[in-house]
Amino acid sequence: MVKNKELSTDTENRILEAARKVFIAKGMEGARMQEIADEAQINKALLHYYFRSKELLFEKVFVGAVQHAFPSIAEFITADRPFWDKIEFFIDRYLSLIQENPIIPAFIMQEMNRDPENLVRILKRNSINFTDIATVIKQDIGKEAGTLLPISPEHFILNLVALCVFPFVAAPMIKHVLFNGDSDRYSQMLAERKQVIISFVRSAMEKR
Amino acid sequence: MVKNKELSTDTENRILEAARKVFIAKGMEGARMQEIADEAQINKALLHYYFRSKELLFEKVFVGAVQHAFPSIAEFITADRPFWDKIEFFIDRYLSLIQENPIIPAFIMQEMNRDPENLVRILKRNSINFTDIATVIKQDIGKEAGTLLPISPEHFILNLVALCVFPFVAAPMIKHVLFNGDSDRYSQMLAERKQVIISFVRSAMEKR
DNA sequence: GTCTATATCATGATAGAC
DNA sequence: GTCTATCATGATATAGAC
Repeated sequence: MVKNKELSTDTENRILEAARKVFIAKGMEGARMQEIADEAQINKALLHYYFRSKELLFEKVFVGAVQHAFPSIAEFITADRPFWDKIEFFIDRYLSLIQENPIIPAFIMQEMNRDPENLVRILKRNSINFTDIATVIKQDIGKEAGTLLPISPEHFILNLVALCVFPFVAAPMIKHVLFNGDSDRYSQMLAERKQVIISFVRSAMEKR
Repeated sequence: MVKNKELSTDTENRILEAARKVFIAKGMEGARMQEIADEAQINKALLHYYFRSKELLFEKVFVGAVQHAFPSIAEFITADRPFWDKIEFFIDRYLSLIQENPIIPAFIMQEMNRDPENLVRILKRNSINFTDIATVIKQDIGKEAGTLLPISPEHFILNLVALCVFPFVAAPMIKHVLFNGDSDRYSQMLAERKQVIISFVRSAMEKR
């Protein structure tokens, strides 16, 4: 029997928030259970009481991050609008989304490369699948073939996502190489990014 | 006095090669000194004899990886050729380079995000600086302003590198999402990538 | 230079009292 | 449910013989 349900779910949430914070900042290997416990203001042992192991706790956080990174995609594919409207909508929503949590892409990328099999396992176990999305975009591109320069749907999707995501996952290098460590100029660049990508992609794809 | 110089430099190189292999595969935190020693077919203690600590050994490997990731850039900027020749040359050389060591970008990205201050420290300590390159490209773009659509040099460089690098750093996700785990189709996509990027960027930038 | 053996420390995890 | 105390393990690093 649960003694104090309200308090315990509260504790559970505090742990999850703390874990999210620490895991996203330091990754699975870098994160310490002690630090998560401190952040949640509880004892280390409680972590194992609520979540059996570090790995299980991590999975909860990781799945949350992945799901958070792709919520607007559903809207995107189901929308019944002209092709370019959908693309611009995607770029707009997707960049806004990343900007709210700029380190999540790097987090996902880090863990994805650290243990690729585990990534696939987690995605499957949690029914996270984007193949449908790719298929829909493929169909859309097929329909628009007359007005677009020839490009395979896979390359198109790749280009789109690369242009959106890369400035965030490579942030430290970009700041140093391109802006000589000036964070303000980096931020300004990010602010311009939305319009730049839209113009760039449209121009790249339009038949002349 | 060194007893056997030839043998010891040989050992040193074996260690470096082994460390490179393990560090790049598992990252700084995931790598184990034991595994590096095994891979080099020597004892753990010898690692500390040649390189004082794990951190110093890692730095050697990391700097090597960064330098390896940007060798053709010098040729690129000093080349005295038409703008588009240089761009195409860059894309061609850069993609070939990555393809020879496909996991290096992910490695650099992982460590860059794990410890950004350390990245900057290492880059500075080893005089790795690309600001000049950015400057040269900026000048080039400025000269060609008449024939190109307006875009800031920073965004242009970012787009170029993003399109080249992203398919490699996000490889596991791409394989799963876009190709449903089919490695052959992923490889085929990479093979087409060079031409796709060249066409895409040219089309995006050309004034009509 | 290279090895074996060991020190030292930090971590994830558990036992058991309350 | 929550805590303190402790275990078990595995890691980096060092001492010291050869």
